[in-house]
Amino acid sequence: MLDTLGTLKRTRYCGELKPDHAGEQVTLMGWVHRRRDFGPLTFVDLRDREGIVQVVFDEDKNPDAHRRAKDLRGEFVAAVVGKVVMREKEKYNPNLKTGRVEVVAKELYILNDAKTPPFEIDGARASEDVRLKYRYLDLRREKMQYNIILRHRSLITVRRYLDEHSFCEIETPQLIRTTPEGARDYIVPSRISPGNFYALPQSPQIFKQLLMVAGYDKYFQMAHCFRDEDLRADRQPEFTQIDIEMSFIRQDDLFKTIEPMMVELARLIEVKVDLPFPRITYSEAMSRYGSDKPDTRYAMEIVDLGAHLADTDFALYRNALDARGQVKAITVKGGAKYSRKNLDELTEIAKRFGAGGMAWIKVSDAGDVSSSLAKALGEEKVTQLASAAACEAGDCALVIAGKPSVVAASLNALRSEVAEREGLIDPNKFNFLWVTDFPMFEYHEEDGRYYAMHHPFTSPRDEDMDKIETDPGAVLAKAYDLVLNGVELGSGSIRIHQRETQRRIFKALGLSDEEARSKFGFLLDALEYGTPPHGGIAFGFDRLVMLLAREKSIREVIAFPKTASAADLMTEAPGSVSEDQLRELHIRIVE
RNA sequence: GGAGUCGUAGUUCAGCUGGUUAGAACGCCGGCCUGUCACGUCGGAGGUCGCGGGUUCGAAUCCCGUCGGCUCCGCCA
Repeated sequence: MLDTLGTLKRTRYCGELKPDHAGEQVTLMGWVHRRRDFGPLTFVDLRDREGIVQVVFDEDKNPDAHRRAKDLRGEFVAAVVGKVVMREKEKYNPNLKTGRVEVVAKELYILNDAKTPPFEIDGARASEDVRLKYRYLDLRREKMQYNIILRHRSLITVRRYLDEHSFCEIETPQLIRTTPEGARDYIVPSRISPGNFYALPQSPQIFKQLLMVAGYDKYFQMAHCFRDEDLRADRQPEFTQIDIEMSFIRQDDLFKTIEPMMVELARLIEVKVDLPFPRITYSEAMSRYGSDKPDTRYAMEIVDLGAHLADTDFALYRNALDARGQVKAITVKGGAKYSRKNLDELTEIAKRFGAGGMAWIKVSDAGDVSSSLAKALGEEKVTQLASAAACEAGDCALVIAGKPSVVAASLNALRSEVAEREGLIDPNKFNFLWVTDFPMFEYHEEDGRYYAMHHPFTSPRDEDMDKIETDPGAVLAKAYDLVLNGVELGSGSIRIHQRETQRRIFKALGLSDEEARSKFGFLLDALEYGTPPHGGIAFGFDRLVMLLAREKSIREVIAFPKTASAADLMTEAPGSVSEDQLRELHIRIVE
């Protein structure tokens, strides 16, 4: 028989009880975490959002409650009325936040029973598909409760900070017009307008710019965004951005506004961050780290060996260099210990990023140089390269040759792999880094045209304006990313606010005036009605919380995430719809 | 779209180059136990070896296909 809530009222959370509460009569409500039955004496760990406390049922003191407690099973929902008492010192449980007290039960109400859960809450770890299918049980786990509540605290911190700095949160539509370029849109059929579709926003980009035109000056929004692209550990089809836009500002003003907000967020997990954040240009980041989002918690910077190989006749390197390619290396401190197997594994990683192979140069503790390049280059040259790569006694240099993009990607991958293996990553470091001066355009071989690297509303740098038509590949943009520990946290730019500049950029992207007008007419119109200079940024909120929670996947900080194939294992979305629904929407399924 | 990896009891896993009745731990059910806290102890139940096909006298094991989880490449203005 189950009890009703009746007039019972919770007075405390289980997890908040401590010696201060000794002597207090409390009413607790929660889930049965564990039961330990000693016949006349039964212990029940009762759990709620704040934690666990031990409840004692003693046959001698309260036989009715004790008898009732025999029926309790894991995850039953119970209300306990009882008295908080200090435990004797030798009975403290240091593993429990509430371990110095316990509750002696006077009354027990069983508010609901529960099936045996498919996995133990906070027991041995279940696999992710089981966790996702029973997400409501998974979310009961202490770790998940911490993550979800940390997410809430982060959200509140952002909102409060931005409010205190005169930002105004404004919601923008979720049903919008599809926009060309960028990610694949999720589309929504219109019932009222047969054959037409809305798109879900990839970001509120254009709306926030229009809000600047409208004079709102400092805007933000915790914006839900949708991108129909393949998933990753740090990518979900729907996610949350901290979307920000400001008028009458330069890049510097924006950086100064954002940095203290990040400091406050880091404070949530008691991590100190120094101001101002370091800055690096895109081109420097690419040459020193091979990445536009370098992890600066460890050094292991990339060294260019090209100058030392200028006169080489080793065909592999000769061809690479002649084809405007590169030969570059990183040096692993203490890497001379790497076995053939280790080096093979690293080679596999480099190959995954397009490298043809990987060469190595080892310097033994005694100073002897050995290398996979010894035959091809000769001992003297290899020694010279080792010294160029600062490869000293006990170290190993890893060398990659090829196109710049492949060399960068491979060495970047090797760099993070080695840092992981060698334990070079200090988990308490939170290294923020601004990456600036991104190229304006990216050339796509297959389409034979330029694309905007950031988006087509990004302003070129003033000094590059005259190259838009003559040398688009050399134009740098007022675009910037915020990187944290090798993760791209946010991306933004100063926007174009003059009609003529926007026209030139569209043209450089191969959009005729007519096409531009049909796709972005309202924006072009708006630019003619007094648009202030403005710029902004958007942060991946899920990634931010993931890093604060020290998780490896954003799924761990999203209450109901999707799998790698974009499915929800709990609700079984996506699912089919009825014929009637399809008919109303003027949609027919083919094949 | 591609690559890798995993799929065996409710859960986490073991099960070798094919060979009697597919195991362990935890969980679950029942008994005993007055200070446990991952309680202990005695007993018990529990399996479409993801699914489909093939090879074989014989398949959890080998082969092919397929579905699903995870990771990565492509993709993600």
